[in-house]
Amino acid sequence: MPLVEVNAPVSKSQTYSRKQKSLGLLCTNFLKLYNRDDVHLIGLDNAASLLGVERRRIYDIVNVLESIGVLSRKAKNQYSWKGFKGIPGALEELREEGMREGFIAYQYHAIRDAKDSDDDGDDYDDDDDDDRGSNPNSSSQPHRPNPSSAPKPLGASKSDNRREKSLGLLTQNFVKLFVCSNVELISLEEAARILLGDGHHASIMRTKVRRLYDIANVLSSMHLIEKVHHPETRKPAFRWLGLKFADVAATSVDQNESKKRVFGTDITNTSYKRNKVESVEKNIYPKLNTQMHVKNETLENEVQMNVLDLDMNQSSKSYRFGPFAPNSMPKPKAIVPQGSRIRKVHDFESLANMYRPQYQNQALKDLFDHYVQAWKTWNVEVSQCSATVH
DNA sequence: TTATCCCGCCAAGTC
DNA sequence: GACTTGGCGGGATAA
Repeated sequence: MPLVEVNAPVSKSQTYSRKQKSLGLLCTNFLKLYNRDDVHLIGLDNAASLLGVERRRIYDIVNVLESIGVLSRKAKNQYSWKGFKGIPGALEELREEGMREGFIAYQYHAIRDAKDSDDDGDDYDDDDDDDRGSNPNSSSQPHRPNPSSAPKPLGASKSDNRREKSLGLLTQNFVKLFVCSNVELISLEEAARILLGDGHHASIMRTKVRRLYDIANVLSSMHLIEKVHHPETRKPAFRWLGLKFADVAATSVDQNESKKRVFGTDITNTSYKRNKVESVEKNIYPKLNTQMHVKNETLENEVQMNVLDLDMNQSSKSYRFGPFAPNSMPKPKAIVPQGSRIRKVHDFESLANMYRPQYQNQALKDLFDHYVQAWKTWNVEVSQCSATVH
């Protein structure tokens, strides 16, 4: 059951928009939130609530990020942040691993074979697929890389099977396709075919491509890859950018959202259910929506700083919210001059009062008050802690 | 029509 | 047993 039930009917003009909820944008905002020198630990619950999404979506992000060295799992619900500096090492490892596994030798054959092959994918049933996918030696593709990076222990079974299908491992194998070769462009369909091998049931392929879309969204938002169209076929494909633009992507805020959608970098992530509920944000903050996108970043940044940054020295990479605001956060409006970190708890209260929404739903009123109270408490604690430190 | 991918069910894994 | 993790595919939206 969702935390917030919005019972207000959705007007026809306020239809569900998938543009506002992409995984790529969620990743962008995740990075904006945590890509800071003073962030060391990340709690999944905290991330989900700050970003206004279900925890399930956070798993998608962290699995991909973990697989390329941006963070690593510490404990239940806890990840340690390594940042973009973790990527080069991870890529190098993947490259070496890919070399050992014969990705280079494989990819030329695979791509050529994939082009030559017809599309009948009904040679195997689903169960066969699973086993085949876990063991390259049993595949009809002699050079197909082992989907499991680690050597498979004897007696490997269900858990290994699950691991082999994990988003993280798929990410690593997808990346290997680029870093272990000089392949220029690759479509997701090709990638799926290479990683799975030919002769799979269409539904298996479709599922794999879906996951690759998820991965591509995240990698695109980090500017590790970019979506292009194949010059000949005009089919969508992906080009490897590597770390050329990744750092920029991590710190920049796109203030000029393109009207045309850019793969993996869409707008927001805040509504709960398609068709049923318009963005909760819009319901809660009907008048603020259009004006707070950029202006509010600074103050939201400040609010975040109270929590994330006990060091009063301004960080050069200070966190800034993206063009969306989490459901769980009040959305102040005033602009604070850069460098000003003075206003804290008392300001928060006045802002909360200023922007207290006119809910139709009593539950939402209560929820808003609950969050305001929680934030106040949190800020008081952080302020006290900060005072103690200094 | 095809490409894209959100969403949440539910099974496996962990505590 | 409760909670966490995450594979999976239906089906809706975007191009």
